Amino acid sequence: MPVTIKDIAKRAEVSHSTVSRALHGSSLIAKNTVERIRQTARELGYLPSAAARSLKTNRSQALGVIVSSVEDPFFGEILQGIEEVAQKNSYSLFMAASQHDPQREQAIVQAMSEHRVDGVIICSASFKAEQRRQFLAYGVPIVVVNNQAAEDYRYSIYHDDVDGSRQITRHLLDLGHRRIAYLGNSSSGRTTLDRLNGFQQEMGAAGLAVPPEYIHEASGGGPEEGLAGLEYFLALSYPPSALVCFNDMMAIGVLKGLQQAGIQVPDEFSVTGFDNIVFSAFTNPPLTTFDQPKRFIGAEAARLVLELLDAQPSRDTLEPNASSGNRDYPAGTGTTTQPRVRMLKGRLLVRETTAKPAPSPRKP
Amino acid sequence: MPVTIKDIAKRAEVSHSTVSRALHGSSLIAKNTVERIRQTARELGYLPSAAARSLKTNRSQALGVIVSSVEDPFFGEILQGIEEVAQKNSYSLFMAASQHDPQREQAIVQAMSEHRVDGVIICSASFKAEQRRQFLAYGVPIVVVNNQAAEDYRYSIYHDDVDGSRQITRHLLDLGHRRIAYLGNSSSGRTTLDRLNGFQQEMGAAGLAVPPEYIHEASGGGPEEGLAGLEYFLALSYPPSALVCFNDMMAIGVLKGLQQAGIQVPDEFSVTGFDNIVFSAFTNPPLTTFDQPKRFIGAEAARLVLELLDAQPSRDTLEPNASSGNRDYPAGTGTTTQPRVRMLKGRLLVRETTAKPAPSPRKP
DNA sequence: ATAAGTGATGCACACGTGTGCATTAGTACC
DNA sequence: GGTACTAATGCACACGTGTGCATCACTTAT
Repeated sequence: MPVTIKDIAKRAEVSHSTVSRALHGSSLIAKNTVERIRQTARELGYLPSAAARSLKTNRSQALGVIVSSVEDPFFGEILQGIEEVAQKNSYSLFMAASQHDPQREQAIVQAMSEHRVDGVIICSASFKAEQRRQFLAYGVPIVVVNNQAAEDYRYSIYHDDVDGSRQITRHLLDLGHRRIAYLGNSSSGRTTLDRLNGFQQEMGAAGLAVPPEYIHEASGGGPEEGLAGLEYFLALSYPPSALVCFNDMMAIGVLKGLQQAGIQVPDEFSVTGFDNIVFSAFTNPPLTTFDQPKRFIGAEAARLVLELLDAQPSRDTLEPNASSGNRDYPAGTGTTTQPRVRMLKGRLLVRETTAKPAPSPRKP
Repeated sequence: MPVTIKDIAKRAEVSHSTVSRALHGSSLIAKNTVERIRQTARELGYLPSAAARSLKTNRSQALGVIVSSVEDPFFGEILQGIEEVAQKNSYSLFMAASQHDPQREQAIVQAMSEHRVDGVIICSASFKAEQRRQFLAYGVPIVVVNNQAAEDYRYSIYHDDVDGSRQITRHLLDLGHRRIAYLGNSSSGRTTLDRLNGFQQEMGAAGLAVPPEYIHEASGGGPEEGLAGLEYFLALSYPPSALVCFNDMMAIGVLKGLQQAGIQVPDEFSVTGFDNIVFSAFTNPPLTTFDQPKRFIGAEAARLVLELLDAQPSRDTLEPNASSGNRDYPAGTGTTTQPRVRMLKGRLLVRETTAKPAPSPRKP
């Protein structure tokens, strides 16, 4: 049975209120009393009960992090950033993986609501409006990261995928490529649209038309889908000379496929990834990709939630009928009402899977 | 301000105790009263407060997971297994990364203790005895995964690294290799020793002496260290024909180094990894490795903690002076006292980085 | 010497939930 | 019709912490 402030109070021969105040450094308590109490607290190995404090203060000192899959190394790095900031501000993290399963999502939202997390960071692309509302009903601030429906949320951090994709495409154009294709991941919603968008914008700016068969959306974002996607493109009667992949994982699958097909990279075929996951530097050859500042994105997301918490004085000052309107927060919270969206830019990382196109394509 | 059982009580015109019992399905309450109360609870969108319940029951319905680095894809997969089991049993997860930093470790232990997690799973190889004692003082069950000092803990799940390493080595021996070296990661403690051990056992069983310079321990487990390690071995006057790497990440670095050096894999040089992380199937060539059932390991760890929780009736039945002796749990907890160590076996995964040695080595 | 202040501490209640015990109403038995 | 029992519900306290208010001792000014 853990030590409580009452135990300390008994030992130090004061009331438990005095102990509570002393441990918080209240100026009401005499200096030496404070020191004496702190000393006995140390001796007894006292650790406050988060539950009790949370009950009283309506603050759990915990954030929820919802991710679609823990296995994905991409989320791992974002998590790292979140974790760092949270830990520095002495917040703990509740972590859960939705696995794209609505039922799990529901369970997660419920569990986190019961634990009264002070805020939530959602890194899952497919997060339903339904669950979101449940959080909002509790007045829990939500920050989304790279969400497909970022504009539905008031607070979000995301990466400028359009810009990144444009840079990637421009790089290929600069090398001299003209027949460039895009391999997407339809299950990632908005993200793939942004990247496709950037691709098309840049192709358009270069005065090049993209034939519809040069745009292919796979149903997932793993190496397998990359491999399958490559096969699709190679089977075309007029295959591309360069392929812009939705992400690094798919690009890795593509590289594997090219190797199996005996096609030299980058001399005969150029490939680009996106995200710059750790392994992209160690593919063979090393992958040209776009470096998303993942850790920074995570950190920024965490900072934003914490900022919202500071602004929002306490949960119980909100009026109970918060379900009015479609706004994320009930009116009356004052200055914090304006939405905040932060868009971060990454940088192009030219490695060795891109080069000028082969001098003699099969067709002129 | 969230809905409480008192709100429900008022609406349903009963006392809050009745509500509490009804929601728990107590047989004391009349069937139709239960239904009526459940209905109003649903209407009001009631969610119990984990804090309040935790305060009363001494159960937080949360587990702590301490990992050394979130970025490491290896831990990602273990986490997945843990998460699955936890979610299925409606436990939430507190997650934190120690980053091999003792100070952070201390902060994590404290935070988790304050939140009164019901149990802890430690996936960090380097976890100090100091912090462990703090958990034990609170009677928090600990399960360690692949820890360097597994025998210090009563409950642990680990993978049979010795066996795995033997299988890997035997595979190389069967292919005809004689000059086989081992590249370790000294910062992983026990794990690298086990793997080295298996390597040496199998070499010994084959009647082969391993020259001391064929054993090299790097100071980390990433691709960079792999690359550096390879350089060390290649600089030897009598380099090996095959290299057993501590893990896949290092092997990937080694592959890169070999490619840079223009050495053909597997024709001129064989390489093996360990762990079977997702990317090992997509290296060029695909990596021969040892498949650790990571997800299963995580799941087993979670199951073990939960089992311990079932056995351990409640925290407050323990006598307060739990600091007697060096045992993990004070005597008197009855049947749960015997330690539980579960060792899981993986399987060899032969891919394409291993082949019979080149017919004409530089020296006969 | 009394009033007015100030500094330090304790009392008592609250947060939301769970539970032993008392209370009430209804039923069956003699 | 009184007793003994069961079924259903309420009362009141507890968990550990935080805090407004009252209390007390002691100093200072009048």
